[in-house]
Amino acid sequence: MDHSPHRPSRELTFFSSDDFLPHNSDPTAGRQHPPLKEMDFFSRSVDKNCDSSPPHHQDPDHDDDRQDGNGSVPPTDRPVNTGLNLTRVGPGTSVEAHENPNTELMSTIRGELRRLHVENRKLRTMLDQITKSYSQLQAQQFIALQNKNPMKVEANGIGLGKQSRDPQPSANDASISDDKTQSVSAPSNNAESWESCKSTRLQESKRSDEQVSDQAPFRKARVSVRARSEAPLISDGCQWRKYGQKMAKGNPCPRAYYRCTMAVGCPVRKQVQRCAEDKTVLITTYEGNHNHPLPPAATAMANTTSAAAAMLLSGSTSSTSKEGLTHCAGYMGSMAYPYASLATLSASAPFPTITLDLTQVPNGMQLQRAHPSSSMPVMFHGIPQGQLTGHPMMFPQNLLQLGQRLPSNSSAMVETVSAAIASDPNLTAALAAAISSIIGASGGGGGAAGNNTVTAPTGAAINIPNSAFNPNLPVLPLSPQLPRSRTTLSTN
DNA sequence: CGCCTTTGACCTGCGC
DNA sequence: GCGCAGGTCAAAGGCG
Repeated sequence: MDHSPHRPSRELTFFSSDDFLPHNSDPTAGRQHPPLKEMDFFSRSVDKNCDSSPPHHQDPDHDDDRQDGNGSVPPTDRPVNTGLNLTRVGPGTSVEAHENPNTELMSTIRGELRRLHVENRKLRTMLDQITKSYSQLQAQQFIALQNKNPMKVEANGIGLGKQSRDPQPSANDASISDDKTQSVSAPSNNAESWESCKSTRLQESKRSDEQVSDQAPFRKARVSVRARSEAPLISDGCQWRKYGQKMAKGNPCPRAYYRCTMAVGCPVRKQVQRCAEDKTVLITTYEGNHNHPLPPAATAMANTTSAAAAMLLSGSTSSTSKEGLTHCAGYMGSMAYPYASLATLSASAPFPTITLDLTQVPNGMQLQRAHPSSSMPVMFHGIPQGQLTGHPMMFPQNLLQLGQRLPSNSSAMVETVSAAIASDPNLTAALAAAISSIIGASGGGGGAAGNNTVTAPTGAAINIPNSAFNPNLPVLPLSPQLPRSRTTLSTN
């Protein structure tokens, strides 16, 4: 028999990491997708690979996409490579330029692009401010909690930067749950001392965490994923070892218990059980934080569940009652999967649990797809800053719709949206396509069906061809709940 | 031989 | 206190 969970032949593969990761390690990737580098709205390195750009236009801080724009070259001075050689004006064309009707159009386009640069910079600044404000609030919350119950908080190791019920420092925080505690506390680097007393602290931490488990702000979250699969397991990129199996009450199918074996002492566990009502539905519940680097595919899944758990915690910590049960068609539903009633928050369980229901997959959104870039309906963009290590997790259009509905105090929302805007190649491609669409529409070229619209903060609408998006994904209204931000994507 | 699954026993929390 | 259920442990055996 072969029940090894890491053997892919019997698993339902959610995604392939190479399908959506930025191919930073692939030197040819940039050549395969030049528009991504050429039209990164949120990077000041837009002209880095532009052959037609004079070298002196390059800004020294272009490499830092997330850096604030202080001291950088004003966007109006930067050429933008649209991929159509618009900035390349050959000798002797100055006279022709006045005679060529396209010159005026090009000038208009360039002006529009400059304006978009300014607006994007404003958006970045706003995101930075929101993130900063949230971090401050989080710190205040933690301080308040510590003052309220310092003994339990300390016993839980939170003050040392550990996870609830997770005694070891997290080398890779791109994982599941409890991200709030991580972001609040300073990271612990004392891995050796942890190793030396691991078992003892495991027990102590377990006990103390159980004591604190009813302390709402640091309850342990679980993320449950429902997916249709004939395979006994879903492939999430990690290696798992089965350590137990039990018959659960109310379900004729046994529940299997797995723990992550990618690193010694990794506390991440998952439960796999078939749905009693529909045995084709596989329910996988993740719990814990990885303490080791993850392969890209695993990171993607971990980020997915982590962001879900982070949102769950961010909501439950403040107001979720014990009996709370919330169907989040709006925010988790749109985040993890762009359909209604696909995400469920439950705080009635011993641990707050969020369920991502992937079983209601309409045609064209099957989990397994031939097109590589189409195989990630549940993924959204990763979260930087050490919590989630910035791998793609969700298509940005969904993400930005998510921002519209998330509670304002959700760091996951802020960070996710921020990360998506800043680094997501799909969004970049979409924006690049938007510009191309403008040019195409004005100049008679342009893409095919261009029915999507980007509305810039100034209100300017930019058509985005559907081809810029995943053709199998619905194009969603996209409007982050960022102050004064009116960036939207919509379809007509 | 190492790693895995299987499976019964054990531990713990919770409700009555 | 007792029983139940969920979760974990660890010995035994299988597989490559």
